[in-house]
Amino acid sequence: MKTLAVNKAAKTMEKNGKGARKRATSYDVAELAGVSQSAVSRVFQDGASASKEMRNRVMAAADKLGYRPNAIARGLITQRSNMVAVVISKMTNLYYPEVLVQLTQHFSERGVRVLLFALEREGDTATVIEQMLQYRVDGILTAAMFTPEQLRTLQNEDIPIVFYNRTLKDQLVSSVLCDQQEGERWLVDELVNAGHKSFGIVEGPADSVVSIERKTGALNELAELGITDVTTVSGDYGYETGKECFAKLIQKRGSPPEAVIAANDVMAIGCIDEAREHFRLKVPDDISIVGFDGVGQARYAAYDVTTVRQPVHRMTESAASMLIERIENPELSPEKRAFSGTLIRGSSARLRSDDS
Amino acid sequence: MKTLAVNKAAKTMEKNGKGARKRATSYDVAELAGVSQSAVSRVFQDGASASKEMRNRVMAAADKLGYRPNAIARGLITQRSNMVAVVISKMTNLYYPEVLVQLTQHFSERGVRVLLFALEREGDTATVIEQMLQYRVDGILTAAMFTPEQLRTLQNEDIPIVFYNRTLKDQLVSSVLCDQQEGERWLVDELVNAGHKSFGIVEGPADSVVSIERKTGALNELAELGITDVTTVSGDYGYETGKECFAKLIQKRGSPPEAVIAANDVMAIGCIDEAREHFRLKVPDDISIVGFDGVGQARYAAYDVTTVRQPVHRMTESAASMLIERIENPELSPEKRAFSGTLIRGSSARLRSDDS
DNA sequence: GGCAATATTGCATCCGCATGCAATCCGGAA
DNA sequence: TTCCGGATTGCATGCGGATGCAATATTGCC
Repeated sequence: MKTLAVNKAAKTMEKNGKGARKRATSYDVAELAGVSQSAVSRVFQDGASASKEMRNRVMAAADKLGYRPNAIARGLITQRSNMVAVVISKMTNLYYPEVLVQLTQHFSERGVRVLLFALEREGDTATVIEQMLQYRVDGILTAAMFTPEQLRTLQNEDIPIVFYNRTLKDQLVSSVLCDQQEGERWLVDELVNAGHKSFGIVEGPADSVVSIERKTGALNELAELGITDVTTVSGDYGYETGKECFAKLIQKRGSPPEAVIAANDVMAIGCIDEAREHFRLKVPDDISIVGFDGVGQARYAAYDVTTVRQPVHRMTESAASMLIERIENPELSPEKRAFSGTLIRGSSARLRSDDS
Repeated sequence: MKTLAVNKAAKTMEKNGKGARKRATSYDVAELAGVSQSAVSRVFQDGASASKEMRNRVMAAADKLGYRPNAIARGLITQRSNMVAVVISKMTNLYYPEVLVQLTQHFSERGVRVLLFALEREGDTATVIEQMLQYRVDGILTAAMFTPEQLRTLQNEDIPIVFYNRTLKDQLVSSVLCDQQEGERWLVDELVNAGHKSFGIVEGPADSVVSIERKTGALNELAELGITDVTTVSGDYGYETGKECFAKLIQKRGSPPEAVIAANDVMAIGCIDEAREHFRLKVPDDISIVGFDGVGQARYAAYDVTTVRQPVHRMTESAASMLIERIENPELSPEKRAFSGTLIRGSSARLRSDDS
């Protein structure tokens, strides 16, 4: 059987005469070290038993050959790819990039690789699901919505999923989210306390769950406070539409509202610019404008947007943990973790008079 | 042998009594369809020969079982993972997220999956390389620099690499880049033509090749035009350091320069804010400030940064193609593709008087 | 020093699919 | 109807590593 190993390796060698040498396999290392392939395999595993002597011999041989365990082959036999799919959609908040990098780092620290899927729009999930399934990802972290049927498919395959900033009401799924409604309530309270009575709402793309949440949050609170003068227009989260929306708002109601609630900071910035540029309005003297997210740009001195900052770091950390836990223990039941944002009082909105 | 297949499948079944059914394999499909596993394999391949009748039977069985070819197993046998590694570093331009999404989409369209690696700093490449190698990616697209030794390792393994916005002088590597130096020359020309004689340069992180390129580009052109009053400070591409750098600049030279050249738009914005806020300088009346990249924020009305826009779409498209071509044909020699940016004349810099 | 308990090591086999080769099938030409 | 060439199909095997089991080497303990 030693002979067998030798033959195997020899055959491998001759097949690649001068051209690109094949990458070394555990058999090659085993042969060079004069041990069995299993031994090599064990040396490169965590909890496996191998004597010091063995470890040294194998490692020496491995170094000499530039051997690296083949994660693909390992995945095939262990039924664990150690990869998770991360799904984001393109026309989403400018703020997701940050999320993406942090997520990747969190996963990376725990030995999990990220297979990235970027959707053109939140709806394009079909082919992506097929891909994720074919690559046998161990889990899915998504910032895009899936249809109930897709969800069922994934459940059938026992692939844990964690939703990022989205969730399903009628279904048990794991999700990490920032309490959008709460945040909007804070903003509305702030604005109402400052004495504003007429409102404009700039919502995001129709298929964005987050945008819907924010809108309803704001509308509910406004209704509760007895404010009825509310006009809504919708954009796509981008700067340009922020500007357009502001103009539409004015056109729609004839005059500027006292306050504008934008679905995100970028559109809020668009509104501010449009208000200043085309309508000669002073922010916040003539009009208050608030956003959501707490992205970097919201802090630019020219805008200093009043907003609610999402605790991105804690959220990504939590999402990664949650997914990994469910990969390691599939029995865990779904869980929703909602994080509160932080109200950032910038200078784009009038402050409430009573500073209670 | 029909019997054999039956046994195999039967064994599989019994192993998973009630618990999670195992995912269907090509054997399961073969059995249900009453054909051989090879047949199933062929039906799910592109150029393979299979009769219409066969195709139908197999597909019917596959549908019934929810079968999906296992890309991991396929990768093992074909020696092609159909995955590429994309490496980005965190503290890099805010502008990369856009790049990332576009790259992913380009790859996706061509049937290639993206394994994402996010570095804390551009230097943290060591472990990442190990990972990429273990996962047997077919190619690497990197927006971070590798050491010559790492490069050698990758070359030994015959993994094609394409560098994004970085390259090596003394070595043949494929890269896609925006001509940073050219862009800076344009900006400098613009500023000098407008009559500016004293300059401040805000460079990026020391380990950013792009930043170095931009700085040298600017310095060279300034020298060529006989401008010697140049002060340099360095930041990290972020807004905050943009502000700090501007202050440092003034402190260093006692008075504001007539023009500031920032290594990217975000820092340019920081400079503008600091100039306005703390030094009561009017932009561009008292001072001209230019950036680089042409990110979204540069177009915000409050800044309207004069800058050079990188043709991101063409660059990502080109990078993806270049890598895929080299995966399909490893003999292709390295190639550098340099794209020209587009000068965007915003209002953050004085215009040249002669409008030639 | 002798023996049981424990730690190492090797063997054989499997993970799920692709593919060269041989066997079989089919249609058309003679 | 018979024969031939191309199209289909099945068989056997391999990709690179993990792992249960059995054989062997070590160790500790009395």
